[in-house]
Amino acid sequence: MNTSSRFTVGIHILTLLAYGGGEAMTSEYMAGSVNTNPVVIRRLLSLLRAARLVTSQGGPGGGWQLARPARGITLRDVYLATEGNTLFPMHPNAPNPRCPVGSTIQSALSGHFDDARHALEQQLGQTTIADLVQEVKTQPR
Amino acid sequence: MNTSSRFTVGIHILTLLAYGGGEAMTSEYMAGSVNTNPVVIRRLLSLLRAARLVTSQGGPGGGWQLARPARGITLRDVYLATEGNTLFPMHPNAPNPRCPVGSTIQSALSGHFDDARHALEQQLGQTTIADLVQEVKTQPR
DNA sequence: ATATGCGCAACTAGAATGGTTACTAGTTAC
DNA sequence: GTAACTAGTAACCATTCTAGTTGCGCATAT
Repeated sequence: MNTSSRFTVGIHILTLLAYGGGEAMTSEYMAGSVNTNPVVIRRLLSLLRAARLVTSQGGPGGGWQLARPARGITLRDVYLATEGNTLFPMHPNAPNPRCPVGSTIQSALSGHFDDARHALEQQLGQTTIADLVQEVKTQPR
Repeated sequence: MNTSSRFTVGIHILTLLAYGGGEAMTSEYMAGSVNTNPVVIRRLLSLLRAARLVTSQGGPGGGWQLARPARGITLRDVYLATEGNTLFPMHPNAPNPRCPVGSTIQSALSGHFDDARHALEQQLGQTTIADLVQEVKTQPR
């Protein structure tokens, strides 16, 4: 497996929060839906909070809420919050600077990589968490 | 480290082969440009060969060649050969089937993930190895 | 006060990646 | 035929990442 499941699970819990209708939801409850440990969920939620997608509140009755309406959160937002800019890692060691290709390939690639990343994010920006709530509600169990 | 550099290094060595003009090139030479071990390069080349992008030949004067003109090899081809379908891994454990969201989120996501993957590959398909050779040749050292 | 729920550090197991050595087998040149 | 060369591949190692788990501190609502 190449990348992490953070993106997928992040979408899952944001959809849960939106599906819940605005009530604060605990990490323990979400862990029950994702089928994992609450600490794993809290680690992921802290990334989403850093991206201003959710807020947290301690104490009884506390938990997590969306920071803005589900209609205003896209998969692009979730992707950037959970995966950042790790799509196309460069060489593990610097290429040979005395080789015509090695000395220039990375700068030649960076523009094309930016274009590809942009195309991906543009498409992810077309889908909102509200769309997913709708799909979940209309989908046959 | 999150993902692999196979895609980037794969583009590098295909560009090297195209830059070389058609002569057979050894994995040892390529390793010198990438600044790594020849076995690492051969492992990567075996993936590219499985995708019919290169051919190999043993013995003195042997080495590796492009299987078709650089103009006909796109970054999409290299991406699929080196990374396959690992862009959006699903949950590590199956979500809770008794939760309305958990039971449906994966099938709801698959269509959107396909769309995003397609947008990425479509953009990668716009650039050929021949384009990169041209950029490398015209770029200032 | 007490129970609740987040915050976070620490540790573990498993997998992937990249690097390295060593050996086999086939091909070319002489 | 022999020697040199190159790919093919298995085995092993160190590093890093992911996910899971335990434990404890802290804030808050009742």
